[in-house]
Amino acid sequence: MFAIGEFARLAGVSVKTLRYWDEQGLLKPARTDAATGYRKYGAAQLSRLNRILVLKELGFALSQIEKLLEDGVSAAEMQGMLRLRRAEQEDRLREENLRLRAIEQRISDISREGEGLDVVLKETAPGYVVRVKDRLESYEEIARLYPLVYGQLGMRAAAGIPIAVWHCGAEQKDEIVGEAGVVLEEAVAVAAPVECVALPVVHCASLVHRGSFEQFAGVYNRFSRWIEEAGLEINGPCRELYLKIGNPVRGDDESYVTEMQIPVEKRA
Amino acid sequence: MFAIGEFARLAGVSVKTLRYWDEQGLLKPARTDAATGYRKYGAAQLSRLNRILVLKELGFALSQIEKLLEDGVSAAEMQGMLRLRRAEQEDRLREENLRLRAIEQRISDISREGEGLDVVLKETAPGYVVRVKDRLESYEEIARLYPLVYGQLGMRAAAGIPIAVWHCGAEQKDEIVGEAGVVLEEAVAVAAPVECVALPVVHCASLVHRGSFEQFAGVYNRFSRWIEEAGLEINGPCRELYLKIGNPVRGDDESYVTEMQIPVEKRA
DNA sequence: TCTTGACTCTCCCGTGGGGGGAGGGTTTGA
DNA sequence: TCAAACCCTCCCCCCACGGGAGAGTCAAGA
Repeated sequence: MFAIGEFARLAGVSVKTLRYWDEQGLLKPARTDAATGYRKYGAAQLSRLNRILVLKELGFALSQIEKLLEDGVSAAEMQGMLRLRRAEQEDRLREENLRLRAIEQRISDISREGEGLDVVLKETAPGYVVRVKDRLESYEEIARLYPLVYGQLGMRAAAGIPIAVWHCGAEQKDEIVGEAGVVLEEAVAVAAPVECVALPVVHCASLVHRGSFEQFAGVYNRFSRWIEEAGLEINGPCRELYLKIGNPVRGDDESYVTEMQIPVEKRA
Repeated sequence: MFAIGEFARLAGVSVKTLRYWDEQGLLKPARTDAATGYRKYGAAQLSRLNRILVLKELGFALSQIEKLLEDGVSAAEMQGMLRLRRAEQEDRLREENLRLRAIEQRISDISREGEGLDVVLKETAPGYVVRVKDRLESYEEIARLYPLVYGQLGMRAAAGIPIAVWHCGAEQKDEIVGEAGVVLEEAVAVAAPVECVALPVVHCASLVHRGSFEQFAGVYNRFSRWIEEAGLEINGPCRELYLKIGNPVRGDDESYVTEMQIPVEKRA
């Protein structure tokens, strides 16, 4: 019979841990003195303790270990749990690997550019867009389309966020097709050429840019390089959400806030 | 200005998270209504939020992120933090990899043997051993040595754990050199041929065996195979701690409990 | 037999990053 | 004017213990 401290030293675990395992019913002492509460462990319990340690190192939670230690768990069932655990562990390993590569990407990004690009991967929020779509000669020409949208929406436009969607990917090489619109939470009825459609929810890379439109070309440049380096691939039209629009007359360019969303998927 | 719910949807985080970050001082709303407590977020805060998300994905804790977001953190300092973080991440990755391999080892162990071997890696507990060392013709012959130890220790032997140490590794191929002893917490004075020396603390693989000595050969077989497969290498004399000794007359072999310790290191 | 110091007990709080829910106030559109 | 949708704070929960307070217990030496 060993006192808790002896047993802990023998096994290489802390006294606190043994008390916790007792409380959780994972490893009860061989005897507990009813009067003093002192725990006494028997040598034979060391094998159970060691099995617990092994299962912990394999990454099982204490509650799972408790089940695995129950009598009546066959070798086949144990195998099943282990295979499940292996799949989880493989996922974790992949994640940790991605994380490491993300860290390295950011280190090299800072080395090159002086600071990192805050690109976040996420799903776009669901919603409806009231928009006009047209072929354009230049990007600036999109300004021509917004009055049509605002003309039909009137007051209701205030509740939405202005958006531009650019179809300038691989499909349309030489021409610029743009949509000017406003994102709303619910659909509304509008007349041609304005349409109201559900904005597809897509997995995208998102970047928030603060500053005027003149810097967009440079930002897109870095952004697409970032996507390339992250092992991703553009798979849809880019969106620009104009979250805040400054007053150009006063020249407070810094008060422009635009979220750029580029739909992406993992490169095959 | 966005209400908390809107802002959360926009950013793809939960309302709870935004409130928590506010409480932690990580991301304060642009305005908080003093009367109602309602939080209002500005579009410009989305870039800070995204930076937080990026740093979180890189594995930084919120407290570290708070420091990294302070003004006055230069690109060089950020680089330093990232390199530190990379080192941590590499360690984690190694650990997760080891864990995965341990899971796979156990799966194959069960497939082959019907059940896994509960081998635990640990440091041996510190202590002193009162022992006699000698060359033996057979393993059983060690029984001859114990009376010398017990003769000198007398009553004090009851406080210790009987141990055998086997020098049968690569150094001594053809001969068996064994030590019979008792492990005590403190040194005592003894006369030759009995000695009292500190038991070196070593990193070892430990296995608790329940059953009589006749099964030892088989257990050692599996044990050393396990060590081999785990990518380890034996680098010292093996120890056997007799934690509980059954009554051979009654034949209750199952009440023998022996801990086998094999000093190991990573194979180069 | 007494003391002393090592050991042990239970109970409570803290960790990190929020999630879940109760109970109550606020806003907004119809 | 009323209901639905939002928002607030406050409190408990997760996991696997660690730290410490305050009190009781045990074994060896004087």
